Amino acid sequence: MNFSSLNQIEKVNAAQFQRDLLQWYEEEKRDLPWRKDKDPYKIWVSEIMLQQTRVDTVIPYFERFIDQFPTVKALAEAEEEDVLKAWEGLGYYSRVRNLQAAVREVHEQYGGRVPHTKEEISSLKGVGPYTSGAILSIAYGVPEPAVDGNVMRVMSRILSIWDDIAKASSRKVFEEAIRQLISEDDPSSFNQALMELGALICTPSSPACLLCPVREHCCAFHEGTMNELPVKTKKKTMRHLHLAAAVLKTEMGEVVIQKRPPQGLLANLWEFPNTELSGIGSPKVELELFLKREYEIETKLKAEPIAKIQHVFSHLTWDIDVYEGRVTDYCSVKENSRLVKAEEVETYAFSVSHQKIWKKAKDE
DNA sequence: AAGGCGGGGTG
DNA sequence: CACCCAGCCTT
Repeated sequence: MNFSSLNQIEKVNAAQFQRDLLQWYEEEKRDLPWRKDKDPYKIWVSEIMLQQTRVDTVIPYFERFIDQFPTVKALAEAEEEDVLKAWEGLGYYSRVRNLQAAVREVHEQYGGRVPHTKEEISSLKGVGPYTSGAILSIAYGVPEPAVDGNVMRVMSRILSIWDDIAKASSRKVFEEAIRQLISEDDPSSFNQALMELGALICTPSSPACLLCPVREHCCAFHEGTMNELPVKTKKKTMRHLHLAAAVLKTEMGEVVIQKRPPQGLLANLWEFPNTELSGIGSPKVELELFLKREYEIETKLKAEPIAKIQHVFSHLTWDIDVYEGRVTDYCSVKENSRLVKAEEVETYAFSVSHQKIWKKAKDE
């Protein structure tokens, strides 16, 4: 804990800060679908979707997801395949597996009622310090901090906090600051207002200080340091992987797909057979050896790839050479694979990279 | 404390 | 290109 930072709070008049912030929020807040009611389940779903994901991206997913799984009971009883399909393209897929596991626990252990104590709600899978604070404050009106990237950026400027927000330990500094500033009357609006301010005014680069409702409370504005805060160290370099993928079609218009393992990258999503290339042989030969080894099938791949696809993740890049081939008398031993009709491919949850592959291959 | 984990928007 | 986004989990 960096107590020197906390002393900065004396620079802010908490009551006046709350009034200025909350008045602005009441006038300027966006009309978002998860703000239509205070159903803890819907707040929960929205908060999981919003982790590392922009509001504009989440909105259509949230509408469809709530339409399809409107209650704790509905999501608890849903098939994982359907839930994953509803999440397709949103990324960080462990979020939705954890969400469904946690919703099932709420359904069974809490009679379908989302718990409202810090200890109980924090014990749910996928619910960390931010999300527990968000659900408690927004759905139940409990004055708990909900410190996300927005709040750290905004408060680093307001209070001139120079702790590195990339460090996990820094979150506690901001939580302690929020505890001293939060509105006890309306913690829901207070927390959401800070995030709204971070999204609309107090942006990472070029903050719109002249439009800011709390600029008179802002140390960085007075000191002219708003463009130097927050302090955030850089992240690591990216790995680069070269893959080859096969779109294998039968005479009957069927296609071979396989399911990824339940742990790790893109867990449980469907994809086309593919292998990481060592660079020893040509991509085509390495892919054929993979298909013979893993599938025990002989394939005739076209000599040239039908597409070369690059897909960038947050921590690595895939370069995929896509080959097409015919299979006859498909009878694979590979248990996580299956043969599906071409028209049904899109009913399975695919990662975006393999959606790109199918987009190229389906018309070939 | 550090790294894995998606995908898209922005300058 | 790099950085960022209503973070959490594992090691």
